[in-house]
Amino acid sequence: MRSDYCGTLRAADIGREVTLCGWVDRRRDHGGVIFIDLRDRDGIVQVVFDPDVGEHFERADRVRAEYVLKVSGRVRARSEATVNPGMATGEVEVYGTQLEILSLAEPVPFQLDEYTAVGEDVRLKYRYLDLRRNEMQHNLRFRSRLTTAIRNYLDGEGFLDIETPILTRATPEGARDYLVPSRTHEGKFFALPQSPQLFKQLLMVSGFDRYYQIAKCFRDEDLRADRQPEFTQIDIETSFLEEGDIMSITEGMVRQLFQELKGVELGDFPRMSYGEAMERFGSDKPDLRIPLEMVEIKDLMREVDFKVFSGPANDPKGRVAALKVPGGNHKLTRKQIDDYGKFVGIYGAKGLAYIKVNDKSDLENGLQSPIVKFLPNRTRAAIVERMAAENGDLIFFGADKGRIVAEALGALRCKLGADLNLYTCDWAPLWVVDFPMFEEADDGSLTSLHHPFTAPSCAPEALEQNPLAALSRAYDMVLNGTELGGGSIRIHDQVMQQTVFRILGVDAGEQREKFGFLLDALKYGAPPHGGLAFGLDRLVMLMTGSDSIRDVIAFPKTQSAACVMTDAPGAVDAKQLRELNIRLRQQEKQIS
RNA sequence: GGACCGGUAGUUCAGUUGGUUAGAAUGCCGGCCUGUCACGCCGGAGGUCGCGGGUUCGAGUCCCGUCCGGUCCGCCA
Repeated sequence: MRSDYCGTLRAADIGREVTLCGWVDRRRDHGGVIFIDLRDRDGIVQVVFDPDVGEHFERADRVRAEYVLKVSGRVRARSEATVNPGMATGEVEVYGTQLEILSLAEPVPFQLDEYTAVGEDVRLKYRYLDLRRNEMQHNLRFRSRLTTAIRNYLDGEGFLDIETPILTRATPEGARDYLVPSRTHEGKFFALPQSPQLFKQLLMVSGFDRYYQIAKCFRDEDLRADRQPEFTQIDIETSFLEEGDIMSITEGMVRQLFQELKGVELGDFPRMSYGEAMERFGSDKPDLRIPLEMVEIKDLMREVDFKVFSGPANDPKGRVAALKVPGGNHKLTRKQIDDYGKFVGIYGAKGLAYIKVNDKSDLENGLQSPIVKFLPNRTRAAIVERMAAENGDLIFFGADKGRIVAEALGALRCKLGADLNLYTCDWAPLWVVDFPMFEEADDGSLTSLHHPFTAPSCAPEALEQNPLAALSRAYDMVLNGTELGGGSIRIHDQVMQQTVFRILGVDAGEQREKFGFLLDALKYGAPPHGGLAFGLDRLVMLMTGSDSIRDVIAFPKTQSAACVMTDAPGAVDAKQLRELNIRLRQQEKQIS
């Protein structure tokens, strides 16, 4: 007798005695003969009971969907008597001789079949039932195979899996921290790590020159479809390797994961500078599946008598760009174009000018547009030429601050790609490189584009002289318009690190208080090092074709960062708070 | 912090211009049938229309507030 707990039955098993445990998939009660589908790793095993086995029928007749059963019997082929050409489930069926109900089930609060789209709040409240559904079973099983493949690959490359603390200290920059009060240090707090960044750098100082960890990270910021307050990073750091080496190792990993788990050959990832990505696609994580590109037309608009265009065209920080939709003339209705106007408004664009190219040979009347009347014929001709426009094309325009044009037209490009299904391939990976070190905030202060431990590609003196011109040694891996991972060569020199802090406005006192341990470590022979961190959840989301990161996480939070199943976060006892020396606002009021 | 979409039976949804007893499918309960596989047939139960207020002779429907879920902007070094 063989026992298969939720095992998979194959034609080779025919004739064997088996015991199977699993859930009843759907209720079937057919009187003298019953049919029970047991949930199976790869589908459903059908169990047929002979009407003579009265005992089984008596009991099984009351079996409800989602009961847990143990069934013994002989695997048999579909005989003449059992053949049903339309039989959808198992390749083989089990002729059951014994049936035991291991666990009863009340009617479940929602249907677990694949025919009903159930609201996410209900699914999350009964997540343990939701996870029984095939889609979620598949996603989490895929995720497990993926992490195993990742570990195997990195282990094969000589990486060590080292754990870093979950209780650590707050960092001044970056995202909002999740804080944990300390009982033993009154008034002080741990922070949950936003990433193991500094610990992995310290491990490089320690001589573990190839580290990885599949690490939980925590950021108390607002959620999105691809952002959870706790998420998982594939965290990697190496010593003595340069950008190209690290990119090569990690690109090899992703390529192998796609080969092994999806049978997809990604090929060599192209590399593109940040500047080129922003110029051509208006994004630092361009979706290269979409063939549309932004075209710069600033120079054509300096002289026109149309302030919407000439203003940004003559502003050093302004930008005027166009996006051509081939054949868009008849693919898009007036209403859709209006909706796109509203859409770019989300990104701060004040409007969305467009030209329909009806007849490019007739510059007077062949261009249909609310704005064309502001453009002299030579400008019209220049636009048609630069855009390589053909009759039937639709051209969108963006004119504003450079950042707004990039974001608006960049987002429009992705939306057009999705709405018109313009994708030219299934997978489009690339590396984005040559990021600026810093960006300027509205108040004129500088912030790191990557993080403050990223090495610049210049010396400290040059960095200090013109920080905004400096490039960093950072690199992002992008897949289908999603940032899969980002990394950099780090600063391993104390002077450089202090220079970067100074440029960021972190004074010596704060440097010492927050990052003293890092600055100290850099004093004692820190090797050149760098690494990368992947968003595991996003990778699984993309590879499983899921719309949301929540569908690849067993127990995710809702958009308000709560858990509707456990009702977390929840209130705690006054005693617990007293031990932590915490007073709630309500209690403070009572006291004062 | 902001914009938008949604909340009606256990579940997924419909519900017209504000108008009599709020419907369908599925699930559930009872009965029949039994080689079915989203089984079939007959019958039944099942509703604080998210919550609070307002307008009205009358509100699921209109208005205000609020809570919850979702998408996005800001935010996410």
